[in-house]
Amino acid sequence: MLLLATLADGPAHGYALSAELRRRTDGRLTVIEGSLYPALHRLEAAGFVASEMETVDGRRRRRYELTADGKDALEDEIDSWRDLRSCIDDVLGDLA
Amino acid sequence: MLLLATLADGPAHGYALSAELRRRTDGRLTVIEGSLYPALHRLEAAGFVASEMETVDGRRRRRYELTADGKDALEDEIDSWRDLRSCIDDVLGDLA
DNA sequence: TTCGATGCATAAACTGTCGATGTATGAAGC
DNA sequence: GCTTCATACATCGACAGTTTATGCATCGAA
Repeated sequence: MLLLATLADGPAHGYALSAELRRRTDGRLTVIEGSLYPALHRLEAAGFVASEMETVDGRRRRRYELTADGKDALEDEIDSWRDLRSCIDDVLGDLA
Repeated sequence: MLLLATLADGPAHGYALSAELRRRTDGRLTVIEGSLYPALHRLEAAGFVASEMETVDGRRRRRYELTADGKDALEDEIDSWRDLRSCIDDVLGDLA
């Protein structure tokens, strides 16, 4: 969901997504490569993102773009997140 | 965290914890036995809960109680939850 | 007496993260 | 020229945790 949400602002490549996630969370959240790339591959296999290789300044990188299915999936995942968040806060009750 | 939080309201046994979690979330969250009992065992191994067997109406059940360490762990976990929740909401931004 | 609810437990399969490692390029500094 | 750091992708083994399924046992109700 976090990757899809970040891609919702426009296409990006893996390393940039990682940096953007770290930026948006003030460094509190880091998605390391061992999680990042497998996750992107899963998203692509599911048809939620599309990618193509490009070369910029001699460096090869894979540019990912959100698909229409990906937008739908993102909305579903955000709904799920809201539900989970409220479930957990409900359980915590006063403690929250 | 959810188990510890539920136990914060007083001792309970596994099945009752499961029912209480379902109740507090209006049935939106169900912790099935295959997750519940291993989790309780992990909490006990960590010293966050203490248990003893008891027999009520001929049925044996294991009564769990939050320990002092468990209370501390719960506070830590709630802090972590708040941080994670805000991280995710920060990433979602307008989408949230 | 059969069925559903209560109650605990564990094993196998599956999923996903983390840590480590490998490859390769460009830029900056010495 | 050489080293070092940042960029950039990729994959593997180890590890942790959930799910699915199963087993056992008791009680109350139909």
